[in-house]
Amino acid sequence: MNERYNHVEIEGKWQKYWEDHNVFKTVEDETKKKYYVLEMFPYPSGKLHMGHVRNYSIGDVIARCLKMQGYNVLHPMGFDSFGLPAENAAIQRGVEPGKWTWSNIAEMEEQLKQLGLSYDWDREVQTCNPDYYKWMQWIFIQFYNKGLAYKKENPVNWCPSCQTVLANEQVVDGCCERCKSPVGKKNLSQWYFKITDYAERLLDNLDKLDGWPSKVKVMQKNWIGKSIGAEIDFPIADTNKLMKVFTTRADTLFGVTYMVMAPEHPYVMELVKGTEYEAPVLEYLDKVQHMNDIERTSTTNEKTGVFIGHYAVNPVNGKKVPIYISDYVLMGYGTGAIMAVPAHDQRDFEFAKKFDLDIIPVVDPGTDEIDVNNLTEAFAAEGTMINSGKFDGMNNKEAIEAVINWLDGEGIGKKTVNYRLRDWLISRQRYWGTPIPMIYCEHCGWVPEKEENLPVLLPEDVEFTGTGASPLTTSAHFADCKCPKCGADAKREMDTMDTFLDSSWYFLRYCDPKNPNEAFNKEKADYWMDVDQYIGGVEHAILHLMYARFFQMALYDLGLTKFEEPFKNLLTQGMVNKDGRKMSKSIGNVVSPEEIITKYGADTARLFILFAAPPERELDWSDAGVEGSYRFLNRVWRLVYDFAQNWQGGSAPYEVKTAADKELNYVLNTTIKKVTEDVGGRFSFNTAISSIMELVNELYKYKELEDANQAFLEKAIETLVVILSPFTPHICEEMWEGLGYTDSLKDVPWPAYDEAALVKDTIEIVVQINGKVKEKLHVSNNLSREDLEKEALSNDNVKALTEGKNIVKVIAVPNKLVNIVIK
RNA sequence: GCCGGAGUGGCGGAAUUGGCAGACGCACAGGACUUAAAAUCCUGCGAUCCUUACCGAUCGUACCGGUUCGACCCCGGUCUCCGGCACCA
Repeated sequence: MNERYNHVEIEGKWQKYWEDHNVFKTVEDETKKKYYVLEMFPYPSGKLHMGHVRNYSIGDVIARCLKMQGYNVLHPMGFDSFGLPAENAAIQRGVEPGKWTWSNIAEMEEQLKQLGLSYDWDREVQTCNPDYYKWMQWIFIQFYNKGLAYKKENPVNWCPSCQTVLANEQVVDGCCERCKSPVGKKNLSQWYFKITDYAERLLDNLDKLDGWPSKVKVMQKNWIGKSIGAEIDFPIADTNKLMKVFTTRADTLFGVTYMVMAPEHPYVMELVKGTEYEAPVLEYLDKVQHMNDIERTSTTNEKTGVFIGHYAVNPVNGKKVPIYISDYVLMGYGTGAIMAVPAHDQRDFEFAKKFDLDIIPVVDPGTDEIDVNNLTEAFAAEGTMINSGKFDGMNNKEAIEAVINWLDGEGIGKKTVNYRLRDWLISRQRYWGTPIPMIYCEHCGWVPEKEENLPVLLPEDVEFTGTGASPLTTSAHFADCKCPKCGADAKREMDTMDTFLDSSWYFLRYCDPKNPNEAFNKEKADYWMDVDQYIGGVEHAILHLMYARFFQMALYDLGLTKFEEPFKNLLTQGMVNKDGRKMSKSIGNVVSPEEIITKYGADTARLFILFAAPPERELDWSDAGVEGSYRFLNRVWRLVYDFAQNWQGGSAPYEVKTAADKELNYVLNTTIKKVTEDVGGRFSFNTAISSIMELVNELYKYKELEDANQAFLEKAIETLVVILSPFTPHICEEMWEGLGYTDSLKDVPWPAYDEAALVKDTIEIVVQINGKVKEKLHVSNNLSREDLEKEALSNDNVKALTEGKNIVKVIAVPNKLVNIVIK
């Protein structure tokens, strides 16, 4: 090894070594315990950013550490390589999406390799690869055959400027994520996945995911949005129709003073057709349809609506109440109609005030501060039932159950559960995605493509205009096919799949990435799954993580895997900022991994990013901090270099004799313990690194001692190199070689710590008087409570301080402290 | 509006089970080495006060209060910031 630390030379050398020697190749091995570490695979934009570096550094430390601890570790990488940017490149620069994507993938691979990440590259998966999307299509067909995929006409998000459909997640504050114009609605026939069938399981299983941050679980819970209530039938007077409503407040049934249907409710037109109400209703419908999402959902909006000329009959007391339509009732939730109780619902209250409708209180708060007969806002809290017939006097929370039971007995209502979660719209009018393998036949309807005809390949004779229908429609022959069922001429589906489908099962493909006959072999998947540790940004807390869970459950139901949940443990890493703000081109505060790797090396970049903050928290990039990490590596290098000159082989016998020996032995073993636990258990990489820094400081001190034990020191330095290696693998390989070893560090077993060395002969005990530290005692380890108390009270300083005072109580905690309470 | 999370020196952060608040690092200051600089090494570094100095005292983990021998940690309330959901009946 050289006297000077040359990161450029070393990193290139070891990256080549790892690749040439296939060091990170993984195979199934039933004799070993498996561990699956997975980082969310990137979209191949072409350039790595610091968020990637953080994500992959975390995963790599875990993977390398557990590998050394004897686990059979699966640590794969790939690319989520379908998606809009490739198509935009085609539109803007005329580059073929495939060409653009594959050259980006090559570039990103190169950069990932420069970080020295321990991936088994033989398992690389790219979602735009026909070998992959063939199985994506196969899975789609399995879902279709199981009734999980269906096509339906529905209003969808439509950007009038981009002339395309947008996913919900691409609508930000009611505007198009790309061009910022307000998003409208358009009726289109689209493919959906019945994720709502899994709502209850997706919700229930969250409780079993102990290894997930509660924050993510709460977010998913909110997103699923379960609410328990009742469905109640209100007959519509002078018709034979029933108006079904959903309510969570069955207790307020006696307070209903009007009813509301969503403007799109199918009954609306039937009820007003040919009446004097038809014209105003049509006018209102027109107004609502031209509103975009921001206007429609704004809570500050004044309530609007139209009376439709009909009345509903309250089944509980026969009272007739008017029916309105209003945009504050949504067709997509519940039954698309509500019973309105202005006294106890703020929205209904506002509507009632505006339209001068009755407000009847049915829950009495029981305080003087609120006068229920003269409300200024709806009273939504708990209280006692009034004006409610036989339910009067009951607590209203209890009345909910009682009213529902009564309704059920009368056959006019029942307990119901509603979810906010909607079915997953998966069609995209895009080119660069997996073609949906469905065929429309005039005789047979929608028929899935035959398995032997998969993959349905993306055609290349397409035009990219950026507007209108999918580019696939511009292909001369793509659409033409034969019906797989009857053989007649038929047409292919022209839409492609949402790319979130691709990323919903890639972790299964990694288990068996090259299989030409199956999406993945069950035995292999059962060996590797579930993912022991998944790591990625919290921005995927809802969509990706819920879609992947849904896929896993559906595949489980199809008998394709034995796990219902894909990710046992989840770590959501925080963002990498600069100067307290998100790194962004427009602010000009972007630090590129490339420049840092060139200047300081990947080891420094990895070390800094792991040391600067705990993984879940935001991290502020600091150039000075990077400098510090680089200094530390140089400090380690000099220490090892000095010893490498006269190395005895690190295995010479030694004895821990002197007090200094014992101290070093203590620090050495506590460091091993701390690093082992911090990396393997709590993912506290920052404290793991700081304890290694303490060990280095201790080694520097110790080596200056006249009676320093060389053999022991060598052993300690060797251990230092081993436990530092998961963080900074290149420099450690080089130092390891410098110490005369010829094997790669990944084959070196992780050091065990000596329990006996963790116990000091004498320890420091704090003596407090009334909870304030006044004295420190050095006593032998494990001194009993009584002896400790005696020791403390006989101390001169303590005696002086307690002189003439009344000792009320003495609390002695062995190996910790003594607290003397005086008066 | 509803649901989460966080608040500790000049800065990033540590304190893992209620037991020495500020580990480790950055920045800064002083010193050593050097013709000089860089690098390196050593020392100091929460605030206020006392003292020539050593020693020491008081305060201090967003704010107010509580429980406890003892609270950054537990409980009640308040403020601020961040995140999610949001006319979801």
